[in-house]
Amino acid sequence: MDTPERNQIGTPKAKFEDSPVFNYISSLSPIKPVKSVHITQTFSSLSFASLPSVFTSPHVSSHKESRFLRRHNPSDPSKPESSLESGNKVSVNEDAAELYINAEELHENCVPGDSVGEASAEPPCEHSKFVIELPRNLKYDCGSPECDATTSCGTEAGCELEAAGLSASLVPYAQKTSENGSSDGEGEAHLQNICQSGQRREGTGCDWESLISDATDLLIFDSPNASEAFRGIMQNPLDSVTRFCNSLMPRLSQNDINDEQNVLVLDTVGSGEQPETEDPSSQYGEASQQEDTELMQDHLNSCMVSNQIEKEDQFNCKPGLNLHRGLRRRCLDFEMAEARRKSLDNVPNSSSLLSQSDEKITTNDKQLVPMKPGGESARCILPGIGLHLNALATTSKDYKTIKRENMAYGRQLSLPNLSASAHSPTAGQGLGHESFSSASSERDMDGTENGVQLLQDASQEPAFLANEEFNQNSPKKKRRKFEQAGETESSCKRCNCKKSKCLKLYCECFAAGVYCIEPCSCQECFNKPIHEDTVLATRKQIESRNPLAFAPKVIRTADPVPEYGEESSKTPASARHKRGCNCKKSSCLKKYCECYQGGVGCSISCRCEGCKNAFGRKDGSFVGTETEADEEETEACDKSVAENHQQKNEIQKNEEQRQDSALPSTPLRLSRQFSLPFSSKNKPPRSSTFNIGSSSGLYTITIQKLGKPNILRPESKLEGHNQAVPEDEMPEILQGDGSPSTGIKTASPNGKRVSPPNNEFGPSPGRRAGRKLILQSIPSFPSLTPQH
DNA sequence: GAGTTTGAAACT
DNA sequence: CAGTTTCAAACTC
Repeated sequence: MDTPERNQIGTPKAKFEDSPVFNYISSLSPIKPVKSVHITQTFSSLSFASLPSVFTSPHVSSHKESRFLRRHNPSDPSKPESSLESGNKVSVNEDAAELYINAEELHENCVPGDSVGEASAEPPCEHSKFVIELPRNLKYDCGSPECDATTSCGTEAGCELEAAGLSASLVPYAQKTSENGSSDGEGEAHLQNICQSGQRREGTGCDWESLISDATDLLIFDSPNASEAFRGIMQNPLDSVTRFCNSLMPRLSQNDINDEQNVLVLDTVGSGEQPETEDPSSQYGEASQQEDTELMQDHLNSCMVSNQIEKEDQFNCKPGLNLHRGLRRRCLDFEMAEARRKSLDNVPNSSSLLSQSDEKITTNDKQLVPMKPGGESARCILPGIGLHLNALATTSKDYKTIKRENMAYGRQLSLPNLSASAHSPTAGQGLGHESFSSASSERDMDGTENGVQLLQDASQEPAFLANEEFNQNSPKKKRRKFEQAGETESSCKRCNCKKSKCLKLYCECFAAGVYCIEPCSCQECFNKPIHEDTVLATRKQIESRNPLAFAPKVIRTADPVPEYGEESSKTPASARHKRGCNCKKSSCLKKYCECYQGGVGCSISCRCEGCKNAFGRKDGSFVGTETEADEEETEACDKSVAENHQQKNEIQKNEEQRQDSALPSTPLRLSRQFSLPFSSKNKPPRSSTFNIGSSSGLYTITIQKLGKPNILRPESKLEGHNQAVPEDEMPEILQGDGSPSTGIKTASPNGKRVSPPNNEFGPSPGRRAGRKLILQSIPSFPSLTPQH
């Protein structure tokens, strides 16, 4: 599907557009808006596309799934690989990055309302671009019955579109399209989404007109008529188009012939000049492709011009595109398909949309929180969602750092290099960050633009980040390793499985929902796109056993439960290990302990023996304060002492800011948690509650107080200053907290270990409540298992 | 880099 | 549900 068909279809499209017929149709038919829409979708989809498929776990309810997809988008890179196995992959990723950027811009510029749509939007795969284009075709096609060919392609595209899925509202046009050719409901859904997106954007009342006026001149491809039509109909679309062109431009500029072709093909896929010729293969020819590509280039060039004029700013990130290559690979594609489908089905639901929007907001908030309280909060994506992310974080530790960095710096870091530099200074941790700069840059691209994606990652990251940051010991080594490898694919984690075939949770990659990649030294690996079916089946199996198997192990609840007191208010115990650890010999002071690894304190749910978790003992006492934990962390104390006070103050401030600026963060979170109860079984809503990034910042802060190592500081500075917040309270909670037991039991879908093994502490009611929240958040993980 | 330790995951 | 085995990461040398 990926290449040839698309190419075939795509080529015709370009011609089609150029053709006067196209212009005429566009002017006449309501379909026109679609164009713009599709474009916008492309961006949006792209933005989401970055997210790794991993998150897309099909299990999640359709609504939820869509969310996952979004979140996953950042990692999506993997898909592109699968689809585009050829060297083009890289180019695709880059494109995606650009697209993401564009999407961000769109969101910013365009509309507040978009937020809703975006929330609904799924994270398209790497294919997002392709997909997006398809929608165009569909729309156009809708007008004309000829579109069958496009519709055929539509399935994939539809999925992507869904990802983009700006709004759930149905569009009659979409139906038409579906009727015409696409048997797939997905295509319809996509169309609908597109239409909606277009409508909303229009409604948003951006400066589209001005842009359009400018762009139209440039954009007008062959015929002036088209430009006029665009103006009338596609005000919004123009922007999207221009953006799209812009996104494409870099590709072209890069001189990747292959890439260009791919791009072109993708674009054209939906439009198929020869819709009547149902055989794409016959149509598809190198010569034709070249021609198409040329046409596309011309269009692109025109678009580029307009874009440059209008939005030179937006593409600042271009340089970073290259960086993305390595990172994206990993996203698991396998889930995407299912998720997409599900999402499509569900998309229309207003409720779902709302929920999504809420999530988005929450995610954004989270993201924002870490980054900057007021400013581009939306963009700054902190790791909030914990779903698979945790696993990812574990798997890709590199990403953690990167993500954080990204989070902290926001778009500004778009350039990889910059991000690296920026990190180093602030965070002492930054040990290896620089090496990861490329990855970070990618993430920046993706993450910054796609707050959602970042959030997803972030959710995972938090724990890892905290771990790594906190654990200077191993992390450094790893980071170095990753760094070394990292230049190419810094972010990826590598497994070393020998017997599990990377199809069990033993495999970090698999557990994280990502495909194994080259750097993995696994043997007989089945966790590859090639074996997608196997991977999916295995995942389902595992999920059937344990719906939360792929959920993040460390759940971060931002729950601001203010019950604790001053400290509590500042630092809500936000993160806990999902099931708790069972350490017996490591005293929860080594990475053997999942709690420690995740940078969270042990809780009642833990069955560990001799817990000395530096992040918080099972008993609730902070190790860091001065007990054993200190041993490890004493170093940090020195520096931290003076800073601690400042940090505390900062934290308080941050919290205040959060409440003020990040507004949505807390309220939304809460709303989510409550509103998105775990559906009967598993599906925990991916609650935004997991703000790893923020949490990390928080952690660092708390740690410092405790006297932990410096490592944390850097983060705290970066994030903490920005927004970080005192949520981390893990220690506090641990100290005091009580028992989440009750809450946990109820909350945990699995029911495993939920019950507190030992209630050493008398549960204080307030604390319980806090934990309850945590538990709720837990469910946020997407369950792969079908919803039943 | 090889070997050991550790605890989660998987199995019974 | 508990106990055992398997597994791969984490750790040590």
